[in-house]
Amino acid sequence: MEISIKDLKQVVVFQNATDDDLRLILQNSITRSVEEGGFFFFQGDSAEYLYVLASGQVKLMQANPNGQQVNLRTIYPWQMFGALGAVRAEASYPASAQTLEDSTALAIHSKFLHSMLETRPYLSFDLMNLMTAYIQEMQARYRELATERVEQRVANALIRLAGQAGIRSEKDAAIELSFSRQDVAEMTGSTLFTVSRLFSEWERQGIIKTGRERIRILKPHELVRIADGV
Amino acid sequence: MEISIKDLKQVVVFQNATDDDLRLILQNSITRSVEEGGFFFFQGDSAEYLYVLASGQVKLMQANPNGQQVNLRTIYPWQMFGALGAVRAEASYPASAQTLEDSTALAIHSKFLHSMLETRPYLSFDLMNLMTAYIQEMQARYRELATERVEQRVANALIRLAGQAGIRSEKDAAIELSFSRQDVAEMTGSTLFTVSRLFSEWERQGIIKTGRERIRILKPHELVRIADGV
DNA sequence: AGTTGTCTTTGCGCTAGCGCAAATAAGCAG
DNA sequence: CTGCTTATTTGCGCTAGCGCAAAGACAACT
Repeated sequence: MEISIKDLKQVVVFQNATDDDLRLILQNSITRSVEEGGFFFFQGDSAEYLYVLASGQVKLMQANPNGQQVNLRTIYPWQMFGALGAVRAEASYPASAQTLEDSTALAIHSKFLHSMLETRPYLSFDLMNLMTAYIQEMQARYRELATERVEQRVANALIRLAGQAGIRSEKDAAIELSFSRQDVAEMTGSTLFTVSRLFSEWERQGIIKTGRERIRILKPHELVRIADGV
Repeated sequence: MEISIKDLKQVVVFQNATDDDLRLILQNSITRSVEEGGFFFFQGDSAEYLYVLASGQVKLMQANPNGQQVNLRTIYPWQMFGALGAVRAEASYPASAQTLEDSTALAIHSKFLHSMLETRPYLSFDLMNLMTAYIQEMQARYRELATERVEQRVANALIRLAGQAGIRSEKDAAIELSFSRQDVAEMTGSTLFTVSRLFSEWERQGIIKTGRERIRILKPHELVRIADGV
């Protein structure tokens, strides 16, 4: 897969970059492809690269010392990942990056990134803005986890996913998602079983329609009602 | 309370600022004092200022639609707060800032901050670094909340607090903390009752010694053991 | 069409931790 | 010293949600 300057303009953090800068970035990067289920990096690895996803899907997960893990977020094309480790000198990745399907990403050397940051003020600024948005999301999810019941958290997760990864089907107003029960459980700090039971219940109520690794949201407003705590 | 340029050098984000810049910052700021229990700002307020705490203690809290709240973090002198709202144009604060004791802070106008950011690359860069550190902490706490039991989370919170706010007593190696059971509960996504029960148990085991709004850690290593999941 | 591996469902039992209520203790003001 | 306020403790009951196990459903491959 060939990545062009034009492609890079879709990256939020590069929106203010000049063509020359983008060219420089391309010259100092390599393209890496990882097949479904593989890893771009593991939690704890020394952070040599910052990645920009070109195609596919990548999920960022963090494991605790016992190996139990949570899903921090899913990355879609032209989003960055690995930035946390890469912007700090000598840092390691705080999470692992596993592909959900065959994926290709541009890998930018951390050292090169650092040199860019020194001379390109807009880059720090845009990165900072990205980080603030991310902090807000994490704070909101943290609060959710601390104060809301599983039911509400799962409903919220579906709503959030519908916005990020949902495919709106043509005929009806339904929204299609491709996630396993396990995925949703890891996103909400719950378990595969509980999520399955919730889905069964919601399906009985006609709010969603499920299949293997598929969720089709029929009545989004009902989910919002559940998320708000009935 | 008079805040000087020398004081501002203790602020991590200003570590690379010139004296001239710091002087400019002081000129474009006001000093605000808030008595114990009062608020510097409320969640949802339009973010007019970024604050630098000069004295006292401030806790940042986020409430869900039902009013239930979580403690995001406690701010100590020469740390910034309100940055999340202030760096984004037209934003509002995602959390409330309540003082735990009489406090004074330097309030920097958001608009002035924006103009500084445009012409002072080091500022964006240092802010970005602050944000990345904060994201990592939030991710770790999120994972903790999702995968660890209350007992472990509370032990972890005490350890974290010991590092940030602990006062090491002279005679013995004990560490003093001033937080109520309610505070600890809000920090760990638990309840006042559960925390009280845990403290009672730990006190029986001689790990801590408690009083009204006081916790004295006698055996930190025991807490670490509990945090690691026995 | 059969085989295999993975995902999902559901019953069942269990417990961590919530939440109320009532008693107690500690600090503060007059 | 006394009363008032606020923090804390503890008993008690309860339930949301975990976790195991066994069975069923899908999808892909041969």
